[in-house]
Amino acid sequence: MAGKDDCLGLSLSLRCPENLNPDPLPPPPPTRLAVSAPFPLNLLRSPSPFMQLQKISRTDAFQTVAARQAEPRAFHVGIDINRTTSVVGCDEEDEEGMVTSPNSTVSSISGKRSEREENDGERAASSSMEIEEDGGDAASRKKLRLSKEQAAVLEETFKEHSTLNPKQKMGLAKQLNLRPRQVEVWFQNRRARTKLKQTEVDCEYLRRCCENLTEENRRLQKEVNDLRALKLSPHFYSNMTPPTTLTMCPRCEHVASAAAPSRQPPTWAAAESDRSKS
DNA sequence: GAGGTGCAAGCATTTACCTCA
DNA sequence: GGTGAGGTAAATGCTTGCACC
Repeated sequence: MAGKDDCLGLSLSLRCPENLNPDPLPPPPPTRLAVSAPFPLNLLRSPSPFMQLQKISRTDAFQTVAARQAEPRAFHVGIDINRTTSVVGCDEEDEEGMVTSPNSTVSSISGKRSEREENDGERAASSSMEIEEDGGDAASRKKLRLSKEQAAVLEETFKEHSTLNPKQKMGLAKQLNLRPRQVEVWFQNRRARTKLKQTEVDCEYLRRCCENLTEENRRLQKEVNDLRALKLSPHFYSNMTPPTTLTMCPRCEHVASAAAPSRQPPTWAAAESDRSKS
């Protein structure tokens, strides 16, 4: 794209008229996510409201009973969801090998899918425990809300890197007493939220750019009209030097200027006439 | 080297559940 | 207590990149 412009020797700069605007539009915070835009936007990741969560040291996480009591949402069904999953098994061998549910119809399309199915198996086991404690409702998938501490740690990790390699995922899952799949899903959803937020910011930025350009266009149109009106007025040429005439050599396309058409011919024209004479 | 295949990872979209006003 | 809106964990399907044959 840019290369084409370079070839033509053109430099079209589509500037947002921030400098024209008394209230300049701050460039959007840059992002690491690829958001296609018609011109380069400054796209660094915006500080997210999710990142304003209270910072809790990792060693302190999960340790205070008070913190657990302060966050009853994580235990909405009267069961510590994390403990439930940990009972099911979050051991390193189990995580990738996982428990295969007798209920899961394993028609593995891909490894990823098979992992999911295995996780489903684990989930089935997990929910079966809930069934035991809840006393029924087998088919419903329980929504497992992460605790504040877990979310905070995940958030901190996300700040460092928005994607995880398998080792990091395992480590984090172990640290947070979650299944690796949960960590994976959380990061996926978190990336989606970031992207959505950034898209909103970009949209707003482009909208204001459009407004500014419209205003600028209106201003320039007005200027053109004013100049036209001025040109038509009888006094326009009275104090004016004659317009410069540009003449181009048809052969070499050299452009020469002359103050007035009736004066000295351009140098290339003289050369041409010399050549024709000889 | 080109093409087919399997796998892993990520993304977009949707669903289901939970919380809160 | 019922209800709708909003938030979010999780499911599903698709795409892409890579390794291997």
